[in-house]
Amino acid sequence: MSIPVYMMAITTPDPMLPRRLERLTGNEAPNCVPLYLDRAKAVRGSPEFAERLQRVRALSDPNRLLAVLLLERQGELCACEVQAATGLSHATVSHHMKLLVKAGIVSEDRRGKWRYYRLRDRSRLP
Amino acid sequence: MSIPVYMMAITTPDPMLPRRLERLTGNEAPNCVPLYLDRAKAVRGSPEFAERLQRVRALSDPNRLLAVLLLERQGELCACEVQAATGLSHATVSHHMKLLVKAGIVSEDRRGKWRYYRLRDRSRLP
DNA sequence: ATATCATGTCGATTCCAGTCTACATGATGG
DNA sequence: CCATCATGTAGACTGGAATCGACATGATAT
Repeated sequence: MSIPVYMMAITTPDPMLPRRLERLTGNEAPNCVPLYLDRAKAVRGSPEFAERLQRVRALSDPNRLLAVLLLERQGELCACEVQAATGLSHATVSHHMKLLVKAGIVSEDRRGKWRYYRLRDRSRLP
Repeated sequence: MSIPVYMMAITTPDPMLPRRLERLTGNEAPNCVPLYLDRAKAVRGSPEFAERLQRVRALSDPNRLLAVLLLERQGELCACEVQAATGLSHATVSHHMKLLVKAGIVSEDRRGKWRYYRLRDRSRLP
């Protein structure tokens, strides 16, 4: 039940995987794993991947999603209004809004002592 | 610098927030915080909120997003192919695919020993 | 100028999600 | 029916994210 050396050229955490892929696809074991890895690398390395990941990650927190949906309904909110809606501390609200701005989901407008936030593109919300 | 009792009816972590909102909106302090909390509650409590949150959370992991984007390109992948692409253990792949299925992003098809996955609605990807 | 106000930043804490190993399950083939 | 295979499940570990209190910053008004 040992693995032939030629199959171990590409290191994977699961030494049985090349055999499974070989049985599934019919390709020779040493070839199939790199094939999938290369395709994955192309996707992972693309700038769109990083961008999309940053967007969905910014929306993946309940309080940030709430803020975004409220902005969708109300158009504009200042930081303290987001704080009132979420019930969080102002420090945490500041943290969340910074992430949303960085991800390009929300724009920031400083007027006087207040900071107002708006959705950048409400059509792109998932 | 003490807070009037009538302002403390609704508990917020930040005792200064009602005053800030009063100055911002002109409404009386005791009224404005509940206003925002009620709007937030309506959004938070809606079934769409839970659904959207589940979707974005399912997509917010780099390996799951990779799997989804590969499915978008290739149409169909079996579990071990996802494992080859991500470089994860098969246990972790199983965990990720279960989340994607639960969130309604991916469909599962059992054929023989293998489980094949497809995108449910590729137009809804953010 | 100085006090007050709204918000940003830092450090520490807590908690959850991703990950693996080891074992279990369900299907297939001899 | 038993061995093998692909995958699911349980438990433990760990890194990172969310959160808050405390202090810092920039704007406003007195």
